[in-house]
Formats: sequence, structure tokens, C-alpha cells
Amino acid sequence: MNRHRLQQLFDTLFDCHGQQGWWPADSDIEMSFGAILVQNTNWTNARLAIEQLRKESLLNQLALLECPQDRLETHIRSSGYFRQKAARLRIFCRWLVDHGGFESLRRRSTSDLRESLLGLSGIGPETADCILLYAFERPVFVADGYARRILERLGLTNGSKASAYEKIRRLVEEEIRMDAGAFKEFHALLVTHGKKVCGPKPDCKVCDLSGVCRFHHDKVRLAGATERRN
DNA sequence: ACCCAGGGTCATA
DNA sequence: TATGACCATGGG
Repeated sequence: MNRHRLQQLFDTLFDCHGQQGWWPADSDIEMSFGAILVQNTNWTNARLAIEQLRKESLLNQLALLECPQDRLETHIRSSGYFRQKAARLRIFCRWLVDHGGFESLRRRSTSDLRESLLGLSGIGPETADCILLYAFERPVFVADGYARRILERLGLTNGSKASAYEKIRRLVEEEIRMDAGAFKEFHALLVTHGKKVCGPKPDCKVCDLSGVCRFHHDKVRLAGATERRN
């Protein structure tokens, strides 16, 4: 069934790309900030912003909440959408403070935490699940754009459209039973593989799993990606 | 001069 | 429910 093929996908990705070791961060809050700062941006730009925040000693709730908005925007400018993201960091920090910080939040259930995170403006399903998985160590499948596209093309989504984040997330979580550590690797491997372009005649073991994984053979925009103007 | 990168919100039909 | 506009930087 799908369970076997999902496991096979994981094993093949691991053989192809090796241990990824995500998410690089020294603390839960640094990881969470990274999840917000990396939204629709490459990790290099997000990391530069994190290093600025570190240099300014702003990698904690209270310090960040005290930092003036315009200075916060300047510090994270490299991550793009810096006005939105400065506001989002603030909203997240306010949430942390109001709920007693990570230590207190750890006692809550995964579904409870997810619902609470999704209530914050600027935290969508993918960002919430990344925080749940990497900061709270909950066994959650991050059904990001790469994962959805690869699974759909391998015929593993039971007809769910690639735009259906929640359906695909539940589907995978019900099919295979992994601990948080394995889900971390799975997410990182899918993103790493999804970014990789092999060329016209790829030597790609993942594609060999199925004839319908044609990611490396054409250019298809990720669902939800935006058109650029001007 | 393009295109892309580890999304999310809001207005509209 | 499902598109479309918008947010913005840095690297190839």
C-alpha cells in the first residue's frame, strides 16, 4: 500500500541525499524566528537576518518586543517582506509571553498548539507545523509545496489536489508512523530533493520509484506561488 | 533582464 | 472554494 511506498520514498531520499540535520538553530525561539523569516525566501537570506538579530541580542521574546519597529525592520531586511515579518515576529513573541513561554507551552497537546499557532496572523499551516516539529518535537508531517508536488506525482495522495495542505498532511501521518526525528529528516529531504535540478536525463533514484515523478523534466510553478509584475 | 527561494493574508467572484 | 494581488530581498 501507500505505507510501503512512502517508506520506500523516505529510504531512497535518504540514500540519495544523506542526513540533512535540520533545523539549524541554538534555541527554540531562534528556530521559530527562522520559520517566520524563511517564508517564501531562501535560507541564506533568512540566516543573515537571524545573525543580525543575534548580534543585537534580540533572540528572545522580551528583548524583541522592546525593539522599535523601524529598527527591527532594518535588522531583518535581508529576509525580504521585512515589514510584514517584523510584525509577525512581534505577534509570535507576544503569544509566547502571554502563554508563559516554551516551557509552559510544552505541556499542551499538539492539536491544541497547532490551533493556537494558526490563530496568529502571519503563521500559516506550514510555519505552524515547522515550529511544532522542530521546536516542540511533535511528530508532524510538514506538507509543504515540494512535499505535495512530489507525493502527488508519485501517486501517493489518493486523489487529493496538491493545493490541499491539510488533507495531505493527515494522509501521510495516518499512513506511516514516524517519530519527530524521522519526520524532520523526511521534511528536509523532500525540500532538498525538490530544489535539486538534475537536468534533461537525470540519474534520479526517486524518479525511478515511479514514472510520474517528472519534476526534474519540466518547469512547473509551485501551487500558490505568485506571479511577478513590473 | 529575467527567475527563483524552506508562505501568508486579504479582497473578490 | 478558488484564484489574484500583494508583500521585498539577494543570488544565479
